[in-house]
Amino acid sequence: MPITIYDIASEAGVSIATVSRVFNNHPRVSDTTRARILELADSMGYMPHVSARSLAQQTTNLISAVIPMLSNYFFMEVIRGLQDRLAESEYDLLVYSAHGIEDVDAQLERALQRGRSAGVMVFSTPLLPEHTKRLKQRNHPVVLVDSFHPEFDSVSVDNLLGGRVATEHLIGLGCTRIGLIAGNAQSVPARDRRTGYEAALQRANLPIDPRLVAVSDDADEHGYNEREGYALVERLLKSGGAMDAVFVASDIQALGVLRALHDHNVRCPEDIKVVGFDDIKISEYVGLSTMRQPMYEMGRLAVEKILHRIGQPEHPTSHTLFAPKLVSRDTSAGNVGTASRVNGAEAKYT
Amino acid sequence: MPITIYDIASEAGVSIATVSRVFNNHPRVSDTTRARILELADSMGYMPHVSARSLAQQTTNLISAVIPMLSNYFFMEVIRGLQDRLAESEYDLLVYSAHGIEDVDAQLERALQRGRSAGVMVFSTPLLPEHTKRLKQRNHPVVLVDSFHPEFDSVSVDNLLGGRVATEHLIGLGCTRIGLIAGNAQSVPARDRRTGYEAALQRANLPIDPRLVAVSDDADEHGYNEREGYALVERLLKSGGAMDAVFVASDIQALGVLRALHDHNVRCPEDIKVVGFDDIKISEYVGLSTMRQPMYEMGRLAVEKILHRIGQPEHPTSHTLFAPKLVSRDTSAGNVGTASRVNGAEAKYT
DNA sequence: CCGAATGATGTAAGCGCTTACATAGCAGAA
DNA sequence: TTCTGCTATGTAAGCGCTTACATCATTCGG
Repeated sequence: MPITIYDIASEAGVSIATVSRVFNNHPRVSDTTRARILELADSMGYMPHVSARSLAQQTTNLISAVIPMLSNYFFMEVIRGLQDRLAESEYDLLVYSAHGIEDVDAQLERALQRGRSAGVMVFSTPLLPEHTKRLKQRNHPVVLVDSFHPEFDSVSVDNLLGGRVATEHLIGLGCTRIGLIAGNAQSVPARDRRTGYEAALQRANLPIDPRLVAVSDDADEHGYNEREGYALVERLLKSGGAMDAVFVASDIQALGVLRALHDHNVRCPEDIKVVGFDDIKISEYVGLSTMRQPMYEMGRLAVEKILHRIGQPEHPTSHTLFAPKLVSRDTSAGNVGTASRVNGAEAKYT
Repeated sequence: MPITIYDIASEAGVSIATVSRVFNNHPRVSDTTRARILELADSMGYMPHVSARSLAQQTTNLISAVIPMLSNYFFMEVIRGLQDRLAESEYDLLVYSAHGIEDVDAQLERALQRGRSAGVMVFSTPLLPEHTKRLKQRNHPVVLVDSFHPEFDSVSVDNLLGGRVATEHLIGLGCTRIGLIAGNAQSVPARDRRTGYEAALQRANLPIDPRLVAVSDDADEHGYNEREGYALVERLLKSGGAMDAVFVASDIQALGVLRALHDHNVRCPEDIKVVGFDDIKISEYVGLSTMRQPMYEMGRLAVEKILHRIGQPEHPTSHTLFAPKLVSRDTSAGNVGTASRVNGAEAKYT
């Protein structure tokens, strides 16, 4: 029923090879023939069949993104970057969203079906040795985003630095009893942020008080959700003794923290200052100080790298580490009223 | 290099047909043979080639989603629904994100490449007659989300009702000079919401004052962005005379509105009440009253419908219209202090 | 004990393309 | 004119599967 290359060929009085050449921009086709075939194809409504083409040339123009917790705000921005860069290429995007880390396995398996995608971008997931092996032996192009492995291209953020800068910011404001609300201990970024936090305290000769540290044991979303932020800060408030600031390893948790502080009648910059991590869009609206990750750029770069890898499978691997940037807003304001929130808005809207 | 069905067949001493039957769960294979082949395939690392399979059986297990303005918070929730339902099926998701309405055309074209996807879900895009024709003649399964066309399955929200309920809510609070900030006039949902607004005013015998109505002419994102909200409410404040409330056709614009009010020293529920539309996640955090759309459910249902359509191409089309639900928060509080924001938080976290 | 089911497997023809190789046609060199 | 070397096109062999049909071996009723 649907039109094939044969229909076009016989209608045009040429062989299918010629038709195929036209659609592959092969130079050895006369201009007149090319024009005639193109016109015919158009009027007959011909479209090449993607599977047939993929099979014959042993390629595919699909790229997979394997993403845990897709609905996370962090990924929204990253995906925007992905899409924008992808739109400039010939590739289409396949999205595999996993429910938590275990499910990544199954999704990765789907993404790796033979002939499925030309490359896979894996997000925020530490590669198990078994994954590594499988990816290596299939020799499938891979880029890691927000995670690291020496054998694969990667783009991520310097979480250790971020944790340090955030904490130093609080120290600089005169805080001495700084709490930490961290993501799941399984998560490498979460661990790095914690390490940065501890490093900052040590440099400043401040003690690391375990009563001021709360680590999420929620495996889902790495513990990055409002609920965890709410619960963990409550724990710190109860057990932690006096606390004058808290560094929260993700903005989404920080939102829960802010809410909890409010519910417990703790004033935010005055009694306890808060710095988050990510700079998701909502943060600007609630005046949350945070460490900004260049999410959009990370998305674009991930595509850039995977395309490069597809083109040059044997090229040496490359790792890009972005430095997160402190964005100081209301929740870490030195004095009430000096917050930069309104300024941010002015800058944005004028 | 990669293992094919032939390798398995010769290793197992059977024909490729038998191997193929095993992988297609064909009943006419003896248990012993099946077991042997499965084991062999596993140890040799065989995976069927998706393109070859697609080509041979003339099917594909991909479903496309064509989405304008993907990074919109509204779609995040919808996509979660999509993914969750899709995960229960055999299908993988292809995401085509368009930049504005014109680009939808190009993305739709990609999604419709022959053999590409088994079905297409088109989001928030009015179908042009030309699209309709193309979709019809290709006889490609389609479901419309957040838009309507009699000839295609659809799932959407009753925007007219929503606009009416939101406005009536404000009227019920005693407001009489209620402004409207609408999305782009090209957008059908935006128009419907406006119609609902006008209907409510008429029912209440309130005049429809054109100076209180601001329609976005930003084509991008249907005008649904903070910037537009900010600019449009400023316009109303200047030209509109006294205004005691405003119904904003999307939460994202409403955020801009709130910011503008703040910048202009207009107090929010006291001087001007605000009701948005969507109930994106951020709304709860800023205490924005709004009309909630069941985004997650819409996503799930969209998949449900497309799967159904793929299975039963000739089935009569079905249209589902969800009723949006008023969520009353701070920005439309009758008296300061009675806001439901904290209550919402309690309910959520306890 | 025979013919007909029935079940397990094999044979081979596609699915719609791409592409290496072959060929025909023609211009220019000799 | 004949030969050489292009260019434009055709031929046909895959790409890795699926599946209708054929084949062969059993099994079973009578």
